[in-house]
Amino acid sequence: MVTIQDVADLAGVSISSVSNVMNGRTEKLSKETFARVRQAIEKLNYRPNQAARQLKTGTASMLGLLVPSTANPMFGEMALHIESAAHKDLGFRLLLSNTYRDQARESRMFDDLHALGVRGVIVVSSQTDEQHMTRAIQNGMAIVSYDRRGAGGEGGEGEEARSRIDHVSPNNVRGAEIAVEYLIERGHRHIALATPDIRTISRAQKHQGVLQAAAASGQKVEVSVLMGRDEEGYGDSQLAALGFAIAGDLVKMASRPTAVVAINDMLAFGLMSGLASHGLEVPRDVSVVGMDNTVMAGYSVPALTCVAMPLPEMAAAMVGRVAERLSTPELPPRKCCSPPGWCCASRSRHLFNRSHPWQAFS
Amino acid sequence: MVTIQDVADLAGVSISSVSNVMNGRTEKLSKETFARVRQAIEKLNYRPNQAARQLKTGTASMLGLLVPSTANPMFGEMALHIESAAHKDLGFRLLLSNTYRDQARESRMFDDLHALGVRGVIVVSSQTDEQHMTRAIQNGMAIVSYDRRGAGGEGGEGEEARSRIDHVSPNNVRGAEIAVEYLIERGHRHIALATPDIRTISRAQKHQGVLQAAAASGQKVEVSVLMGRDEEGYGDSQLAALGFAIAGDLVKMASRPTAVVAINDMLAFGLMSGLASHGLEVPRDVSVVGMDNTVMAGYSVPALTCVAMPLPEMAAAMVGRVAERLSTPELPPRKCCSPPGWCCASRSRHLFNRSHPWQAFS
DNA sequence: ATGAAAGCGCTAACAG
DNA sequence: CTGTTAGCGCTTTCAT
Repeated sequence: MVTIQDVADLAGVSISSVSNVMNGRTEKLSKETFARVRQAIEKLNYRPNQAARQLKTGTASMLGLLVPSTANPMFGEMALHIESAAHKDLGFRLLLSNTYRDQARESRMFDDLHALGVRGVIVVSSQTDEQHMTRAIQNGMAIVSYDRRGAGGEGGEGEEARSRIDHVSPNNVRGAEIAVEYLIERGHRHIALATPDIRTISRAQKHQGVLQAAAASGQKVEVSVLMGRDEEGYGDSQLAALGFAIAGDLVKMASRPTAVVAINDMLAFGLMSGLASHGLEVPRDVSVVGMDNTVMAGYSVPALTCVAMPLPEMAAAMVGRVAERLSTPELPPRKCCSPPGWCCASRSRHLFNRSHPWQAFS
Repeated sequence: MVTIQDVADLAGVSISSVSNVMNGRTEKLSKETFARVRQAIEKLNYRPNQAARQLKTGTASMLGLLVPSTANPMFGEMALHIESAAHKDLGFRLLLSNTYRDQARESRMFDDLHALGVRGVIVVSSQTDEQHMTRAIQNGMAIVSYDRRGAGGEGGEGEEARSRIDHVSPNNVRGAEIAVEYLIERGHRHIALATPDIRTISRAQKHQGVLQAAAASGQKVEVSVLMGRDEEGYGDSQLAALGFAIAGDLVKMASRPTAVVAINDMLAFGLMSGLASHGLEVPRDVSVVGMDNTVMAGYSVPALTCVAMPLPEMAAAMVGRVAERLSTPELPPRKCCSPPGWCCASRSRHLFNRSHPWQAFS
């Protein structure tokens, strides 16, 4: 292994100089020394031992990511964008953990991350119990959470400072509104929301959006909520299973909705599959709208109409916020919700106007 | 932060005793001391600083995983299984990197992993250039690769010892055979293989399997190969795009195959989508068989018939092999290919008889 | 502008 | 059986 000492020897300087070069403290070195050290580093392909650095500084050049399951394509895509952003913007690598929506696993991961020197964590969780996160924060960790408390509106300031967790969410309310507006425009007057439940905040927000859009339409629009039993399941495939089951419920309804908004793509896929199994054709017999716009949505049959969420932008916002809080821990916690314009109903991806990038937390 | 010294103080012993307890060296301690230390550890919720441990021992309690993109549901599932196995069997956390099938990214990740103290890496790569891996191995890393050189048969021994990389693969040849047998049984006499190309070993193996099964059937079976231009693309969605494009080629064929075997699920999804866009119905007009059996395959419309690969078992095999090589670096490199019985044509998951678990590398 | 030296928390001899 | 001690490679203060 190449150590700082090897570099120092080759360059004919002391290890402190090498350290200074590595950390960009240019003002402490003469031009020549700097160049000489640079060369030596180059020549030996020196990579500082992160363990040693970490032992000294206390923080690792890694970020933690907790998702329910990367088998859910939505979280797979999420992991992709977060990993890319973390590496590109921060030079951090990503420690991934699948929590299976299990509190104990989540908790253990936080402990492990702490022991590993990781201080920045991004969490996609549906746990209502936050105490493991509160503990982590007391241990000096910076946590950004996805889609847990994002406000429907502009993103509030300063409340619940007790727990210094930042939140980034898609605009669930506006997203649901867009879905319903889209359907009403196309003549639908009985619209259902398909969801495991409406206990989580994001689901409640989507529900709210559906109701608001129906009310605001000036039309008589009936709204139903199709809930499944929230089956436990492996790798988040239960969301699709749930959609499948909901389709079974739907066909039995006396007054059947003509369109369904699913709270996410996985659920929508299951729903479409279930509808097909009952001989119903999408969109002839029932229309379906998903929320997420995963890659797969473009390749289902028929292609799934989605409300798209600005995933890469949200990923970058989360990574950026972790970095901010890492360097300025006393920052008041904030919520940040993608602006309404960043949701859109579409059957194809990349429809956002990305020429004016969304500036989260600014 | 709770240090080993804090525990030692509380237990009234020296830090070595605590260290011994932590590392299970029970023979070096009296029962009482052990218990007392255990209690102190418990009470303080002590977690040894991994950076310090690593600095001393040279290896981190982390594994590296390189995949082209977790946006591809196949790799998302893969990451899930590998992460679970690594944590369950080894207590290791997982460092994830999306390589976008890019040599430079892959190479950089290996350097970073090394600097981070990671010594075990699992790679899903299509890079033909192996020099970054060879270098990593010289640096003491243990590498297991997925689906690159697995033999069609039982898995050879000892060849190409030059590069100490272990290989785990699904049984591509047998898998393709099963797909074709399935189709021939159902009366198909013109079968196509849909693939980006047949340059990689795994694709060539699938091609071989298709040809073999056709020849062995005793029927006159025509075999076509539908290749796309291997478009570069974001997040592996190009595989679906490719399938979509191949569907366009297929409809134009004078003598059109009645069934298509896709080399993986993503390609199959794109293919089905493309066929639908040309007004062809699956399976009435064309049958499609995928290989992978991702969760999504169960929810496409119609549900995608797949040759299933034993993903959790392969994941466990890879993790296990990394661990073996980590403790015994001089092990000759081996290939390990899931046995024929572990492929099956199915429209539903979990069809394997898992009562006799597959013992890889044993 | 450069170097010497202290120590981050842990493991693993080795000494008692 | 238990404790003492020497580093692992790096950052950072403090001399020079």
